[in-house]
Amino acid sequence: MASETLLRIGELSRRSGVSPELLRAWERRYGLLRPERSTGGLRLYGPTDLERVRRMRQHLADGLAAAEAAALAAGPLPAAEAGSSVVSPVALRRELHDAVVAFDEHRVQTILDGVLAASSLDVLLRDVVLPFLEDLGQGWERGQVSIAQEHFASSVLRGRLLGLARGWGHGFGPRAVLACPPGEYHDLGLLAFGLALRARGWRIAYLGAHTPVETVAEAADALEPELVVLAALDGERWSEIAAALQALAARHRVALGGAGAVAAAEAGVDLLALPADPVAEAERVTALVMAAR
Amino acid sequence: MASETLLRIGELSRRSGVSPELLRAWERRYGLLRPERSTGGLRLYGPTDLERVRRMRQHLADGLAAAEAAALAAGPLPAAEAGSSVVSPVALRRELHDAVVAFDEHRVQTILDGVLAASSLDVLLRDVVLPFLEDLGQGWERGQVSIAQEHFASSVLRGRLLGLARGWGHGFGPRAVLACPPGEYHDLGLLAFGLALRARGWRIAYLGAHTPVETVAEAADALEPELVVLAALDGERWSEIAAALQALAARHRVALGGAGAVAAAEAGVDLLALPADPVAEAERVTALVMAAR
Amino acid sequence: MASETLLRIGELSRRSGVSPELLRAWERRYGLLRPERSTGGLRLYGPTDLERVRRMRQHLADGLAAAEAAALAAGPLPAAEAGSSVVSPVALRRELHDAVVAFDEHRVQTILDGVLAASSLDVLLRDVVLPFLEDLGQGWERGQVSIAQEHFASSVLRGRLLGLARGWGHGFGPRAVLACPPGEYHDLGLLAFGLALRARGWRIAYLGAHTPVETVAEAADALEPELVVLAALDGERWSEIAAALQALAARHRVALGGAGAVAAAEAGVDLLALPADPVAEAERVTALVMAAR
DNA sequence: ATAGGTTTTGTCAAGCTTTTGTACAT
DNA sequence: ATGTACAAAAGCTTGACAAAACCTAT
Repeated sequence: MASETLLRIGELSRRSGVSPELLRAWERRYGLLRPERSTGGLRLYGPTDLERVRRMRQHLADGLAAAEAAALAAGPLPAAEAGSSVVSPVALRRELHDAVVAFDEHRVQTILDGVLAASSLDVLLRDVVLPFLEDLGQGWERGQVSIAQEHFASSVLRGRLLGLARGWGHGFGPRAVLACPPGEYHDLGLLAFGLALRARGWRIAYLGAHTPVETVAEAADALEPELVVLAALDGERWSEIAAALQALAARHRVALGGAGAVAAAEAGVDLLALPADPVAEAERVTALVMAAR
Repeated sequence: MASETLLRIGELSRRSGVSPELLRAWERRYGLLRPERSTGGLRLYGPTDLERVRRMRQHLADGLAAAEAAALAAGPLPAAEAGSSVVSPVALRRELHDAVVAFDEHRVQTILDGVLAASSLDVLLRDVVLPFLEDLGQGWERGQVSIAQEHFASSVLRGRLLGLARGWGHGFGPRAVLACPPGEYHDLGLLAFGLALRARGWRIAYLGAHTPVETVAEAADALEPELVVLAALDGERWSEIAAALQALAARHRVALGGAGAVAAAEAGVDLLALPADPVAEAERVTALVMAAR
Repeated sequence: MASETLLRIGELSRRSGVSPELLRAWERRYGLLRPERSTGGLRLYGPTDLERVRRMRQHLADGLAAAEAAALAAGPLPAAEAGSSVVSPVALRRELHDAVVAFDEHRVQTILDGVLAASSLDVLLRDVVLPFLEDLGQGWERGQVSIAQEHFASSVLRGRLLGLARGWGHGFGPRAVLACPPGEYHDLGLLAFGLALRARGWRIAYLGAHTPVETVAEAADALEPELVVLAALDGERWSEIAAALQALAARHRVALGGAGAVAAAEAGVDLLALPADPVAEAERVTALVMAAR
C-alpha cells in the first residue's frame, strides 16, 4: 500500500506514450495532473496519474475535444479502477468455468451481474463472454469440461445475452440484419456482435442460427438494412452458399464474420470481411457506415 | 399533444397511392380534406387524413360516384379500434402475428409484457406462446409469414423465455435435466416446459437443442435429477437413439415429450410419455413426484 | 454530475452521419438542438443530442418534411430510448425518480422491465428498487418529493413486485411466513425479501402490512414454516409486541428485519436479527436452512 | 395535364476565430 | 522547467445557390 512509486515526467511519458511537452501542456491548460515537485522542482507523478493519462487518450480516441476529455479524465477514478475489488477477466473466466462445471446456473448469473455492474457491455463481451466461448469452442482441450457442461453454458449465456438484447430492434439508428448460414448453430458470437452494434445505436433484426440465405434476403428486402451480417464458426459453410451470397450482395451491403470469413469475402465481390473480434468490428463497421452517409 | 406528424402532399400521395394533383382536386371539388398550411402555403396533412383518403378510395372501388364517395369519406372517423382492455388470447396471437410480420421486436416485447402483467406464466405459455409456436411450426399454411419471420419470432421468444428462466437452477425442489435429442433444434416447447416446471418449484438444468443422449447421461449422472426430459418436434428422432435411451432409463427416470413421444415411450421400458401440452404435463409430473416423496 | 461527455460538432457529425453544415442549419432553422457553447463559442453537444439527430433522420426517412421531422425530434426523449443498453444503478435510480415525479407509470414499468431483462432479480431489488425507496423516503423528509409522489411510487412498485410474486407459495422449498407488525404499513422491503427468498426456492406465505402477532401465529401454526419473518421500518413497533413475539418464538423460528431489529432481537430469546439488506439476508437465511437440513 | 412562379432544404464558400499539438528560446 | 510562439485542424457566421417539391391557374 504505502510503497509509492513516483515517476518523473520522462518515465510517465514513456509509459503513457504522450510526449513530455504535451503532458505539461495538458497540466497547464486543463489541470489534468497535479504532480508533486521534487526539491529541485521536477514533477513527480503518482500511480493514478498514469491511469488518468490513459483515460485522457481514450477519450481523445473517442473523438472528444481535448478540453472535454481532460474534464472527464481529471475526475475521480471510477471504483473499478480505484483499487478494491478489481477482478481480472482471467479470474472471472475461471470463476465462470467453475460455476459451469458445477452446473450452477445461479452462480453464473451472479458473476455476470457483477461484471455488468462494474464495467461496460463492451468489457463483458470482449473480455469475459467471448474468450470464455472461445475456450468452449476449442472443445475444452484440457478435458475438464464435458459436452453437457458446454451445452449448459451456452444455454445460460444465450439467455443472458438475449436479455440484454431486449428492445434492440427499436429506435432510429441504422439497421442490421443478422444471421448464421445454414448448418451453423453457434450463434453466440453473432449475438455478441449484435449487442455491440446496438450499443453503438444500431437497430438489430436477428434471425439466428441456421438460416437459408434466401431467408436472409427476404428479411433484407423487407427492412432495407444498412448492413447484412452472416457469421459462421465453421469455415466450411461459405462455399456452399457462394452464389446466393453474391445475389444478396448485389442488392445489399453484406459482411461476413467468423472463421474463414476473410477468404470467403475475397472469393466474392462486394463482400466485407469482419476478421477481428465482434466488439472491434462493431466499432469499425459503425465508423464505416457513418462515413458513408 | 404537440407531437403531431404532419405530412406534405407528396408523402400523403406516396402513402395513399393517390397523385398529388388528384388530392388537390378532391379538396377543391368536394372538400375531402382541410389541410393546414405552412407559413409558405404548403399543405400539411394530419394523421387522420390518410385514413380519409383510404376510405375515399374504398368507396370509389365500391362503385360510388366521386361526389358521393367524398361525402361519405369526409365525415367523422368511426371511433378508433383502440380500447378493449381485456384481450382474448386469439386477439393477442393475431397482434403477435402482426408484430412479427413487421419484424417489430419492440412490439412483440410489449405484447408479452402486457400478458405477463395481466395473467400468470401458465396463461402466457399455454394460451399465447405455445399456440403461436404451433402456428409457426405448421409452416404458416396461409402463406402469410415467411421463413425469415419465423426465425425472427423464434429468436425473440427464445430470448424472452430464457429471460424468465433466469435463476431456475436455484432452490430446493426436485431437479430436472432437459434436452432435445440430436438433430432436433426446436427447443422452445422444451423451454416452456422447463418454465412450467420451475413455476411449480423444480430446479432446472437445461442443455438445449441437439444434445447427444450420452451428454444428457453425463449431466444426469452428475446431478441425479428426479426427472430427465427429452423433447422433439420431429418424431423421427426417437428410433435412432432407442438403445441409448434405454441405457439412460436404467439409471434415471426418463420422460419423452413432443411428436411421437407416446409411440417412442411405449416402444421402450420405463419411459414416461408426455403427450399433452407442456403446462398440463408439468402439472402432472409434479403431482407424480410429490406423491412419490 | 461532472461526468458529462460533451461533443463538438465534428464528432457529433461523425457519430450521427450528418454533416456539420446540416447540423448547424437544423439548429438555425428548426431549433433542433440547443448545444452549450465553449468560452470561445464552439458548440458542445450533450449525450441526448445524438439520439435527437437519429430521430430526425428516421423521420426524414419516413418521408416527413424537415420542419415536421424536427418538430417531432426536438421533443423530449421517450424513456425507452434515452438510455443505452446498460446503465449504472445510479443512473437508473435517477431515471426512476424522474418518472415518479412526472407520475409516469408506464415509464416506471419500462425502466423496471429493462433492469429485469438485463440483470437478475437480485440486482433489481438490491441495487435499484430498495435504494430507490430509501432515496424517496429521504426526499420526502427534505420536502423534495410530495406525499402524492411517494404514494404513487409505492403503489406502482408494490404492483410490480406482487406481479413477480405470483405463484410464490407453490413448490417444494422451505416455507416462510412474512408479515409486518401492527402499526407498520411499509411492507415493500418485506415484499422484496420475500422475492429474494422465492428466487432461492422458498415457498412464501405473505400476510402483508399491519398484522397482529396472533394472526401471524395462527398462520405459522397452520403452515409449520421453517421461518417466520416480521419486518418494520419503524423501530418503535417492537417493544409493544415483545411478549407476543416470545410466545411465537417458543413454537417457531422467528426473524426480525428492519430498523431496530437487532436491538429487539437481542432483547428477546431465540430471535434472529436480519440487519443487512433483504437480498443478503435471504442468501444468509437460505444457507442457514440448507445447513440445517 | 402543363406552365410558370414559390417554398423548402441541403450544400457550399469566404473570411475570421478557437483549439491544440509541437517547437523554440530562456 | 518555464513561457511563448506558431501553424494546422476544426469551428463560427453570414450569405448565397440550386434542386426538389409544391403552389395556383389555365
